[in-house]
Order: sequence, then structure tokens, then C-alpha cells
Amino acid sequence: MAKQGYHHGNLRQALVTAALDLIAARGPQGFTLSEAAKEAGVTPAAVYRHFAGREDLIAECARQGYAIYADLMEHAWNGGQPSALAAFGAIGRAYLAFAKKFPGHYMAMFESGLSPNRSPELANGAARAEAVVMRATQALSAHIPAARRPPASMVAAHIRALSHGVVELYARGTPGGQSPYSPDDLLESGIGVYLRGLGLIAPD
Amino acid sequence: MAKQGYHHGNLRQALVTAALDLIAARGPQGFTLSEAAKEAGVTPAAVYRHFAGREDLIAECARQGYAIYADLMEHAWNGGQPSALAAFGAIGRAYLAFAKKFPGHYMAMFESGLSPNRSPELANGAARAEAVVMRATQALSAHIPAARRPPASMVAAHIRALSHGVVELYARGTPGGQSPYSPDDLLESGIGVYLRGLGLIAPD
DNA sequence: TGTACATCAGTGAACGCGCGTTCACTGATGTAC
DNA sequence: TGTACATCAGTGAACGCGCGTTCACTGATGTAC
Repeated sequence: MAKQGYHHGNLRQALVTAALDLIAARGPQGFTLSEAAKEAGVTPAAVYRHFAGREDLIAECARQGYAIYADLMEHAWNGGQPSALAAFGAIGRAYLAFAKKFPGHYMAMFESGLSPNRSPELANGAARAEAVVMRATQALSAHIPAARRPPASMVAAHIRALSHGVVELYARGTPGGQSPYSPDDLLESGIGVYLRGLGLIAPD
Repeated sequence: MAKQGYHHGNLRQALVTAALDLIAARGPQGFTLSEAAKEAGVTPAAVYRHFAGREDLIAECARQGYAIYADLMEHAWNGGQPSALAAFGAIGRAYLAFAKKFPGHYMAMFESGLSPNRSPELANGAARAEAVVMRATQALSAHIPAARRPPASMVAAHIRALSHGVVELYARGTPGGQSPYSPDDLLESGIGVYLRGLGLIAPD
């Protein structure tokens, strides 16, 4: 509590945190500005000192999410060391870890329906995150026999889709439709089969 | 207009249709009972003659969705003819076609957050749909060298996840995060690489 | 065929509620002298 | 150090709105005689 400000201290971030909790619990549509304010111990009107409105608060959640996400991805990739293949596996695990550890951010980013082009900061954050995955995919692609090499952007899209699908279907408390496998196992094994299909892992 | 009933004729189904349109347009959370009633040309209170409430109406949308979905899958699979591999590809395409052609149903089923165990009819519908995919995966699995054969349920989960991810990320009007490839191409190529990884398609 | 009656799909008004947003305000904090 | 003032974060009341749901009702339809 070092930096106690005027009244609340750090209401802006407290509101973001409250919003993230609510989004994680109820989804981006179920989240309400009033409830976030209440959770931060403040009147709904106070929110307007820090945000233009409800959507702006969600956008800030997404913005912070992209920053964390990009950092995690960057760290997981680790410059492609010790090998592009190993680092790529780390990226997959990091994706799932992010979705699990930061569900509010994840939902604000990918399930809120708001466009990354809403503001330059948001677009930048999204672009930086995407760039990491893209770079990793390109580095990996270099190891594929050139003749049968799909475009790196396509490989990236496949991995993104598989990862997102695992998160949505198997990593949420989705009642019913469950699977006997953990999301981690599913993604790890799924990426494994896929990479084998690309000729990046020995067929046996 | 053959079967004009008491007043409206077939209000129950008209409400379902209106709800499906609204869900497709605004998502399951943005959908409101009152608006569905208005779209069907009827007072909100009239809805309660046919449904227990808002959730019940969504559940009926999902129920009809599972029925259509299961039929489409069954038809695509076609008993595994002409080959398990070809039929499996047809299933993938059918999944995407369903999501595209019946977005309201798809969202009610997979994005509304309501449990398939909500009612026996819903659970049955979901189970039947799942059974088709499972059967197809098992038939396909039989062609994989036994030593390196992953459990069929795991393969089914991978395919489900990839398909769902493609739908969510690339088949919606998701602003930003787009890809230069069509959802159809992405799913087709993704499944192709995956099946190659399973040893079901020649490495070249 | 005509009449009396029962059924029940849909009406219209009302309810309590929580929402996002606005506005004039107040009072704690920071600053100038 | 003390006082006067400016700033501005947060308050509290109010707004108009649309929501899901209830209830007594009405009037078109189907049925029995």
C-alpha cells in the first residue's frame, strides 16, 4: 500500500482487477460495470473518472492481457533455444498456461467480441503477441522439407485454432462434453501428431 | 400456412426461429426473450405459453441444433464409405458447414454455457451427435498401425478442438486476427497434416 | 344446422430490478505564498 | 510553520431504459348436444 493516492489509491487498476474477476466468472457479456465498481468498493459513477465507459474498461483488460500474453510467449520461445522444435512445444504449453492462469484476460481478448482495432494501443498489443507466434512458426518452418512446406502463416493458424479449441472445449468448466484427457495432454499430443504430419518429428 | 392454429399458428417454432436469429446476431448472452417475442409478433408474456422461460427457449434451440448436427454428421460419415479416410474428411467439412449454416444453433449448443445435462432430451441429442463422431474416429483408428495408435477418443478430441478453434477464430466475423486463408481451407489442410501425422496419409 | 359452452393462446398492464450514464456536489489532498 | 486556495477523485441522487416474469383478462377456436 505504498502509493496511496487521493482517496482510493489505485482505483483504476482495482477496477481492472475487479472486471477481470467478473469476466472470468461470468463471461464478457455477463460482466457489469456497476458490479465491478461495487467490488472495488466504489460508486459506479467513480468509474467514469478513469474510463470512458463499460467498453473502455473491457478494452483495458484486453490490452493488459495482450501485454502479458506477448511476454509469456516471448519467454517461452526463448529465441528458439535449445531447438526450434522444443521452443515451439514450450509456446503451446505457454498458451494453455496463459488461458488457465489469466482467464479474465483471455476472455476479454478472445471472447469479448471487441475489435483489436478499437484503439492503437490495443492493436499494437495484439500485433506484438501475434508476431511472436509468427516468428516461432517461421523458424520452425525452416526445418520442413521445402517441397512440402505449407506457408508459415497457415501453420500458425492451425496451431492457434487447435490451442483455442482445446481451451474452449476442454479447459473450461464446460459441463458435459468433457474428455478423459487433461487439456495439457490433449494439446501436447495434438501438436505432436500435427508436427509429425509436417515431417518435423520422426514418424516413429 | 397450412396449419394455422388458434391465433398465431405455430408460435412455438416461430419463437425458436426468432431466438436463433437473435443468438446468431448477438450471441447467446445478448439474446433477450422480449426481443424474440417481438420478432415473432407477439407479447413477451405469450412466450410463457410455450416455454418455462428464457433459458428453456435457448435449450430448445440447442436441442434442435443437436438433432440437425447429428443428422448432418451421420450423413457425412455415410457408413464410412467409400473409405474411412474420405468419410472422415467429409465429417470435418460437415462440421464447418453446420457452424456456418446454423450459427444460432451452433452458438446455443457450444457457446451458451448451458449444460447438456439440463434435460434428458438435450443430453440424448448431444450424446447421439457425439456418438457419430466417435464411431467415425474409431473406424479411422483401425487403419492406424496398432503400436502407435492413440486412443480414438483422443483423436476425436483433437479433431473437435481443431474444428471448433477454426470456427471461433476464423469463421466468425471476428474483426482483426484474421487470416489470409478461408476457414474451409484451414480446416481441410489442418486435418490433412494431422492425419498424415497419424500415418493415415502417405508422408508425401 | 344452430346454439351453448369449455378451452386456452395471446393480451396488456404491472411488478421489481439492475443496468449504463449524467450531474451538481463535497471534501480530502496537494500547492503557493 | 501556517494559511488560503485550487484541484479533482469519489459521492449520491436521479434519469430513462429494457429486462424477465406474474396475473387477471378476453376473445377466437373447437366441441357437445
